[in-house]
Amino acid sequence: MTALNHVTSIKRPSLHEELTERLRNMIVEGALTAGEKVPEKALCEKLGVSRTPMREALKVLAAENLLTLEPNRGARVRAITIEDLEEVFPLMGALEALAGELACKNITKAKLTEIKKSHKQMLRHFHAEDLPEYFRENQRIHEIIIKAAANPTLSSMYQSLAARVRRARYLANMSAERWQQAVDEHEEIIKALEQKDGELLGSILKRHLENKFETVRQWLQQHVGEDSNKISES
Amino acid sequence: MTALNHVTSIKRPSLHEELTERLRNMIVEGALTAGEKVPEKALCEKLGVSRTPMREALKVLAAENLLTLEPNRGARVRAITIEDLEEVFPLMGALEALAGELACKNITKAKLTEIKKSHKQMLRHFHAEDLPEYFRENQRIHEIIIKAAANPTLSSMYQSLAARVRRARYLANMSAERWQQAVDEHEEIIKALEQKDGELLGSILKRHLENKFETVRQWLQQHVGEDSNKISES
DNA sequence: ATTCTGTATTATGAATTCATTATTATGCAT
DNA sequence: ATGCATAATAATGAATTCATAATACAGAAT
Repeated sequence: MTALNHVTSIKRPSLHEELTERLRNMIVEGALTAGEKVPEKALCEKLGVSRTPMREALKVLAAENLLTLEPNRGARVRAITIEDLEEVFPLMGALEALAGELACKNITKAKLTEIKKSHKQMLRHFHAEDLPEYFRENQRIHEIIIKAAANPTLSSMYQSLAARVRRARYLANMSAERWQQAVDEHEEIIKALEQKDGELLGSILKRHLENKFETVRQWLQQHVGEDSNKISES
Repeated sequence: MTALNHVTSIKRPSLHEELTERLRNMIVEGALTAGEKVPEKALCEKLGVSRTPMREALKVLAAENLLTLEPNRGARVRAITIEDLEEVFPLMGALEALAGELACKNITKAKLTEIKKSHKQMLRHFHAEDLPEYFRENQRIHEIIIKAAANPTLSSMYQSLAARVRRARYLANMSAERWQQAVDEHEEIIKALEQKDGELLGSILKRHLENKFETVRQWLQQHVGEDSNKISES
């Protein structure tokens, strides 16, 4: 028993959980093209599982609105439309605003420092014009704020919405001005967090997201019709 | 093809959908007591289905946070705790506020009339001190507002949150003053809707829900510990 | 050639079966 | 009796099988 003390207990997430996770990623990252039918059997063979856990996973993802299930006709990856964006962004705005307010009440010095560090990092990516890395860091900051709100339900709802529009967000390249604006808004966000002004932070976050939405919307509008609205991999 | 034009296609919801619906109701209405284990087999026998669709339904309900799934240990109805309320109510507040804003943009004369009619009905129940009927009518009004926001994702998220706390809301009896206050707030709500003042409506709805929350919270606090926090049927 | 119809194939829905992990029950030692 | 170890039982996880609905295909009729 001596050498085994720090061996952590085997946690074996059930197969269907791993599957949902895996499929979710595949959808968000575009490995499963939007609008396409998802043939159950093929997926099962590719991932080496039987149909039972696969179907359980599909049901869950359908509940998350990432898939649609047509009875007796299988699953289909939900394509992102402008209507979807118009539906999802205001919601994300409301949730971020709430998260901002709550975060101001709960945030610790440590977390604040973490955000500032992340922000500096993000600035570096901004000046290097490294969009992918910028996005990654950007997203991390927002995640820290959401987490700081200390409301798991809020987090999971936000994540679920974010997943639905993530591809579109990544793909919509920003103009130089818009990018600068986004960075400026982030400065404001951090200031509001430091001052713990929840209401202010809430409104900034909401506006920040509205601007982001406008960018994505314009991009999507330009690309409408091209390959039946689907958003393919980059 | 002439006589068949207005014949709507047969929609046969799959078994697992009916099941989720059914189980959701059972949970919300308290037929399945909170905190208790849900024995798969017994449920299957009671409802006359096999385990496959049942398990699919359980997965979906777990995704909706109505159940928790412990690996290899089955499902458990989530008990409502004060922490849950504190988590869910601010979220519902934010969603209602957003719904209010959106509703002001979209609401039709007809819907407004419907709400007013519902409100009058509700007043009657108020004066007759018929709490259950009052609640039912009350809920209808809020549902109309949410629907008027014309945002399906918003609706479904709100419904999902509402389901989680519904039992608690019903059970928490209001004091006379609180009840009067709630009715007054409803008057304000309708006024704001008529004036189509989205921001005002949003803030009223948020406040309205905060008051409701306070009522429920106090009630739950009194009943904590009694039968391990569980909320049984009335 | 095109459309329609009936058949074959395939995919999905649901039940059953098998395997593995928990839980309970039993027996033994203290 | 009480505590522990082991065996028996039950429950869950996952694969398989069976049934049914959808699709693809072929041939017939126009």
